[in-house]
Amino acid sequence: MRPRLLVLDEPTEGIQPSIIKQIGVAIQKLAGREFNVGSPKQLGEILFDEMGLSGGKKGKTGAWGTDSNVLETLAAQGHDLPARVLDWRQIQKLKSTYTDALQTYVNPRTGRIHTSFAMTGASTGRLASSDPNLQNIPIRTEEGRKLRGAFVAPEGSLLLSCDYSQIELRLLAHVADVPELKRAFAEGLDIHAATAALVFGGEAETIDPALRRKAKAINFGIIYGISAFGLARNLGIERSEAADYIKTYFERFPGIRDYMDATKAFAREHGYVETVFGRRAHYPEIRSSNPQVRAFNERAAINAPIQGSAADIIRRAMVRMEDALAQSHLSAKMLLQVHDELIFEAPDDQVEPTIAVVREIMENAAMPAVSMAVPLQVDAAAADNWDEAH
DNA sequence: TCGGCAAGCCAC
DNA sequence: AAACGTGGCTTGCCGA
Repeated sequence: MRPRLLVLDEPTEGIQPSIIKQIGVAIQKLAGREFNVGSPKQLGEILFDEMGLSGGKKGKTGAWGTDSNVLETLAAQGHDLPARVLDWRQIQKLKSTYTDALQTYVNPRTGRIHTSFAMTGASTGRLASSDPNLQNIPIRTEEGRKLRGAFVAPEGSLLLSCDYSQIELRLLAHVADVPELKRAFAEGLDIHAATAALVFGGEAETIDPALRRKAKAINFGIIYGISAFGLARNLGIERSEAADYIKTYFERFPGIRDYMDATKAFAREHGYVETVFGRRAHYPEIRSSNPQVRAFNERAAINAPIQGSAADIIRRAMVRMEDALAQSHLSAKMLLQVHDELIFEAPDDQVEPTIAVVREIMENAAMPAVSMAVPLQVDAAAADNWDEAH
């Protein structure tokens, strides 16, 4: 597929070099001396050796860790320097990686940014996007969303975003054959709220938001090959508490533990795992005598059938999409894939029928090879820029 | 000057 | 000691 046509309309307003310099000056003042704010090593020495703050940890190279978790903890204790560094890093990241870099990729002939997709870029079967990577455009913060909003449709067209809702959890429910999860998806429930209700008790409709957040973290953890340490780090809770959640979860969904154990055993025996379509991902090192290497490969082998099946499904949809649109006399162009999302450019008077065709193709993409035990659901939205279309 | 590695962080 | 899956990009740093 040739990725076509994404317009970066104009330089994003707001992120001026002077702002970054200004924060840098404030940081120097708080540090009491000059240093390179972009150097984690120097920052760690200032925070933990010179200022004597507690809570630092040294990594394998012997340098102090200064990632956002560390700095957020320090900032919450009332320290200004780490808080300002977090501001600085956020702006520096957005400007260097996106605002500045993306503009150099605008093709003078098309006026658009064209990415490259590697079809075998990921071991699970996902695509990988590079030069530039258009699969990691910011969306989670307000400042970041301004960058996404800079991707706009030409006059007379709209950008249409169609994404699979919770496709990996639906695949988990399918492959692990979990009756409660299958029922929750069939009934169209909020899956994280439903999980919280099943694990912690209560009704999905009235679940405490804090419990829903925990259930969401558990759901993601399960897909990634959960550990109590990882869940604790993610939720900012004690390992023992995280271990309790995991224990309760597996008691409630024994089919998922069975599935994970069976997947590990299969991978150990054969050296590979399979997606629901039979495509294989190889993990020969799962037999390593090094416990770390083995554990890492076990987590990857648990995740690969889920992530890889989702990749197979969206690829099947993409293969069928061009013909499906043409047969319906629709002139929408498929522009981009972001793992569970397809972005189209569609004439503004064709948006509704285009959504209908795209949804039909995406929601039935597993068929006829695989008949899913849970429905696939596609959410769609259109707007003149990618932020509002998402 | 170029390369590779480490740290950090953006996305799903 | 590390400790949740898949990627890519930027900066700092160091050595060829």
